[in-house]
Amino acid sequence: MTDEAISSSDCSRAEARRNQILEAAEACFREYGFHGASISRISKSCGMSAGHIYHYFENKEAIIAAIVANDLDRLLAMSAEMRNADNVLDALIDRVAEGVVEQLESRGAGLKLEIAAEAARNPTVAEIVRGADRRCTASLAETFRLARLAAGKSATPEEIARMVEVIAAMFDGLLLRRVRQADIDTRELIVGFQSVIRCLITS
Amino acid sequence: MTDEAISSSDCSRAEARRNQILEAAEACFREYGFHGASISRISKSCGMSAGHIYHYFENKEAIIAAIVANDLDRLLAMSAEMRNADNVLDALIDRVAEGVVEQLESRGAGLKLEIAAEAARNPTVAEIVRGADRRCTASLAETFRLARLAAGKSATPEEIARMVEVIAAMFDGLLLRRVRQADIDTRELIVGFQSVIRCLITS
DNA sequence: CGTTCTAGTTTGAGCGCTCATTCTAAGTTA
DNA sequence: TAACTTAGAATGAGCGCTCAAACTAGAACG
Repeated sequence: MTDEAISSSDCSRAEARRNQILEAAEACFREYGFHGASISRISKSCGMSAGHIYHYFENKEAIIAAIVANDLDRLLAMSAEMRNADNVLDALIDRVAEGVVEQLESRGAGLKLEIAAEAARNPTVAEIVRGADRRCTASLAETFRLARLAAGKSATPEEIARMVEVIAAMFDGLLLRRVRQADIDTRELIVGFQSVIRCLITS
Repeated sequence: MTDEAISSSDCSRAEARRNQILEAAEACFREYGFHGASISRISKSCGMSAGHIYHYFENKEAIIAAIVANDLDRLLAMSAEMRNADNVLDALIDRVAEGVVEQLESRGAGLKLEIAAEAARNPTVAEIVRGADRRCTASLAETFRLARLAAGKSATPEEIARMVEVIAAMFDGLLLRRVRQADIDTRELIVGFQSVIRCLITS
């Protein structure tokens, strides 16, 4: 219930400090998990005292929530730009490669997994995650609808929803594959993903 | 370095106690996460004193390792039986439904996610997880090889490996979909999964 | 039969430590 | 001076884990 508006005089400085904390916290959470990363560890990592962090965040959960929200905003931004393309199907197939690489890239992937695990038991985090997913899948659905129409196929809401769910599962699954299989052949995986998507849209 | 052989007289009693601890720990880990679940909480949950747990497990990590190994053994058992069927392709498509339901079922799913997140930063857990995955995907690969041959298609190791990775990603992804989307239409998802698998095998 | 001995089982207090969080007080800036 | 910023010690709670003592039940003995 502490107000978020920290300062009247110098807002940018406070904003910078907040980001500094978030960046350090993100690194710690990735390395130790949400519960394994302590405030003192975070404070050391961002070069300020433990108590000082509480000037910018009400508690540890607020830091977690901020990071989750940040991370999902990035995801949303990426998914949003996909719709604005000339040839939707080609653009879609092209973006698959980027998408696969992005999901397998270690920096973000570990954190996303951590967030999901936390969401499975923390209602606050679950709500944030679900909100982002709703917007993300809606965007994906519209892209698929356009792709189906461009391919001269039917595009009932049921068909689209089904496709979205399958594709979403595939991409989300990459986060786990990264952990479960040490040496993934990214290029082969991209080929596989592309053929599945092509098959879904043109059949 | 404490020896695992606890008793000479009554081994089954010790085994029962171990399982009692594991069951309680599993529930706690699911609810609070590996780091959020304390020994004292686990001890309360299985109705014995905190200290007593250390007669059966060297430390908390050993409990985690045991649960991870248990859980993955169950997974392996399920995947192993899939190969022994008359019509491989039909059997495969049929099992998809079971597989999807199994992955979405809440009891096991939360724990698997927790395990994956832990594996992302705990090398001991990662090694267990990867070992299980290797055996699991090998089994899946053989099933796919037979299915492709039955369908009169080529089955080069590369093709098979690619299919396995895509399918594995899809199923692993369900663990995340469960969290990210509150109300999944399981039946629609099964239809979608089946059509993708059919498409992969017969093209 | 009852008693003592013995060895495994179980307890719970408590160790040293770290946790999230609060608070005081000093430093900085304007 | 007055307001803001920062540090870091202090707090009480809870952590993983240890250990000495209490309990239990069956074997050995008289």
